[in-house]
Amino acid sequence: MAKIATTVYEQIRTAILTGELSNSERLVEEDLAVSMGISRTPVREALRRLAAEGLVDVSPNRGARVAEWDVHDLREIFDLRSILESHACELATPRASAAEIEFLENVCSEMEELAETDLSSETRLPALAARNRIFHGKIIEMSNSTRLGLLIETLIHVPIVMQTYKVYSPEALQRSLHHHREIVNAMKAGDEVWASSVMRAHVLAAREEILGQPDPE
Amino acid sequence: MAKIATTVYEQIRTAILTGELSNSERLVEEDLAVSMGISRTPVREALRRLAAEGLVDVSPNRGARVAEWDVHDLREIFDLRSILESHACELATPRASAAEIEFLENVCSEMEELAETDLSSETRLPALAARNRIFHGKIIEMSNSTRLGLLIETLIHVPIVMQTYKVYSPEALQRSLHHHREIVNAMKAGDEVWASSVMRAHVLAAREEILGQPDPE
DNA sequence: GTTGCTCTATTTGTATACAAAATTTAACGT
DNA sequence: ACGTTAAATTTTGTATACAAATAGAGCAAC
Repeated sequence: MAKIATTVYEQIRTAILTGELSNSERLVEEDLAVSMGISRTPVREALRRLAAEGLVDVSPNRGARVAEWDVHDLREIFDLRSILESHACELATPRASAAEIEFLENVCSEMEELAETDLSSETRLPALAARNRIFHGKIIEMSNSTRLGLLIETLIHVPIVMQTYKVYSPEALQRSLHHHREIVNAMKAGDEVWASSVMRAHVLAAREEILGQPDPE
Repeated sequence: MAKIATTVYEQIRTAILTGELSNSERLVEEDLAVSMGISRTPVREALRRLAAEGLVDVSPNRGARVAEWDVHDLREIFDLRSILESHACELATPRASAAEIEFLENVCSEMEELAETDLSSETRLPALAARNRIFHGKIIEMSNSTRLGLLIETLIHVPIVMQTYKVYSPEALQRSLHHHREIVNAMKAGDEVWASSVMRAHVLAAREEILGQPDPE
């Protein structure tokens, strides 16, 4: 229970990511403070941190609102993720140890088992999403680039919001799992071009699954 | 003169970037506050903002220090910049208007003129650096991707520190200017692959010029 | 000389108080 | 009824006060 500011930050953050706080809703510092039984000071700090991550917008003297994203924003985010996560694959491949490969293979197996069972269950989807985050996070960690990890982390918040609402079609889920397997195979083969290409395709496929066809503009 | 926190933020930021605050120097909130004749509150906000941008490190209950970067960090940063700025080129090329192309060509011309004159002059180098930032910033703006711009912005801080110390060799400067011209030509030809490739080479060349040969690790 | 401990002084984290700005509400005139 | 202006309320920004945590000095033991 060390830092209140961090607790508040996490609370507001999950409230935004779960949709508990609706889009462009105003975040009044004192309201949040009294509802949590604390003072405005840590609330302010939490809001500034969330602003730095792009989850809230703050205007001078006008306070903070929950940030809102349109389809264009989400396209941008998936575009950048496809590039950065693909780069992470490229960096990770020549550094991958046997143990790390095995770890990734285990995650793949777990996800495949989960997919085989009843998908409509309420517990399966979060379990899959969690494994998915572990898989991607592990590769980013293996890339050994602190800043790359930080950049991706800031980008990843928003799609998580969607993850709650959008349910993958069975075909898309199968394709996604095959991608994971293929990525690990490519890394095992030491082929960073292959690995990074599959990762790029993997993220772009997810984009189309979630956002639909590209707008012609 | 509205927000003190913003003023403080900019002051500390430039103090770090100009090397006025040496590496890993401790930043005591009250010391900064009294030296600027204000209270700790806006100083705290400024430090947190700088922490979010990676210019200072903060530990819980232990305060903030100026962040320090080693060669490995700088390699990471140039790597990521090469990828992201190259992507900016790719996005910008099909959107480029005739007026924007002309603007970039003018910046090229100005830089070429500056390079022809006496380089040892104290005023030439900052003028070149400023034009360089305008050139790169314009392309990022033309990419029309808000988040891409934000990501690059956070990455760009640290190399600016180096820019002050490291002087380009005449050959490297010439190569850099040729790259700029080639990028504009590629964009004018509507060839985004060409444009993005040159940009990638451009940033990687700058990395080698500043950091020297890659460490074999 | 070095290591470990205790106590003090410094420094951060949070709460509260007040001033400046913005938003809302009310009043007024047309 | 409508729009404009002015007061009242709310809300943010900054300053100050106090509690909790850390760092450092001094001293003891080896």
